[in-house]
Amino acid sequence: VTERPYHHGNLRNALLAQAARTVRQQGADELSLRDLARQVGVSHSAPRRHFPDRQALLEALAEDGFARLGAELQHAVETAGPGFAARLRATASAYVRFATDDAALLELMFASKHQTQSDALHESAERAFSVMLELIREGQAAGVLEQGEPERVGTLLFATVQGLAALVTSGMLESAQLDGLVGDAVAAFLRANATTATPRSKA
Amino acid sequence: VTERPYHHGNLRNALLAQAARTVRQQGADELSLRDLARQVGVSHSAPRRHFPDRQALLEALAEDGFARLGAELQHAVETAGPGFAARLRATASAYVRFATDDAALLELMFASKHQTQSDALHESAERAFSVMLELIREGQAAGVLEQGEPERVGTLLFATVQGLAALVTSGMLESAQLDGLVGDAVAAFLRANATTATPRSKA
DNA sequence: ACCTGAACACCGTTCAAGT
DNA sequence: ACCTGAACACCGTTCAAGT
Repeated sequence: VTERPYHHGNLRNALLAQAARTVRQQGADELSLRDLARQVGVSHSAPRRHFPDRQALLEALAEDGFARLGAELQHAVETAGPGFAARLRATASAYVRFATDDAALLELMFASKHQTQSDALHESAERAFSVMLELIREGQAAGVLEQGEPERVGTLLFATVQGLAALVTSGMLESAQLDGLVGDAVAAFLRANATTATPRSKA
Repeated sequence: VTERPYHHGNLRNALLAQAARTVRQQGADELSLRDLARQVGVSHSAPRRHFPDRQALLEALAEDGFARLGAELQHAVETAGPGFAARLRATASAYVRFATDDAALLELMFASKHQTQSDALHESAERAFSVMLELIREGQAAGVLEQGEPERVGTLLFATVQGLAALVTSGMLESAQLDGLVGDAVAAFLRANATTATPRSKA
């Protein structure tokens, strides 16, 4: 909490924090390294020590994003009410909330530019998605979902949730409708992937 | 087919064609107006007559994209086999094909940057989506889909299809799996939104 | 180890001027 | 009506040099 927070050890963190703010508010396209350095009070070539180029900074942002996404999904699972459907709904809602609150960051996280994908980025993505895969396994163990690779079983629900977020981001859907649609999607998913046919069509 | 195709009337079209190529191959971020002018053989300020700024060019590309998307969806509906399910599957498949073949263009089309959204862009988008809305209405008229606003009834299927395309684009899904998943999504959609319960679970 | 400042090759945008 | 060329204010990246 000193007068000059950077110039010493936490320039990297200061850059990431400011960059995250800019990306959220203006999008990744608007992120200028020189501007960033200026805002943080450092010369335009100082960031280079921490991020060899622009792409490296973006990948670090994406990595942080996956870490935060994973934590939020985990928190949603843990605080959800009892019952598999409720847990699945809570997690899906947490996902769309993250996706719509930080649309530009999510875009960055999913950008296929990371061809030279650093292992760190890949691993942080895996960790985030593992929360959802674990939940699918839980549903299978509880006998509510059909058997099979969790990745495959969960694909359609994940796609739907991702698509709903995209529709909100692009302005085609009101975010007020989101929770209802997520609930519908989860319900349809549970019906479509049930192991045992339990057609209580009136409940 | 003369020696110098532009410098006269079709500079606008030449720019759009070359820009579409670049966007498809390298993404919209890599599109440079100066480079474009160079490739088309014109001074760097010539494009300004046709597109006041970079954003205007991108919007024109998006508009063309919607026109092409609409045409492809329409073609899919018209050449699909008989039966509502088949028509819906064909249209959804055409959509994901477009979305994955031209991912960067689709991103441009959906970009929320068009805040100052030109009416032309908005209208071309409406026209493209009207093909799908019309198909939903057809299903309602045939008694296969529940009543209600087509926009609302079709939302979840549209989100799923959009999400599937996003997963392929981001490398999380093999495009070989797409057709099967689209079929699953359409089947689940028809089951979830049927008017009359026809649970022939073995057919 | 970490940061600075000049330099290079690019941008998008503007504008007077050419035909 | 359509295009050119110089100019301006920005970029990302590089590199010798400072502490």
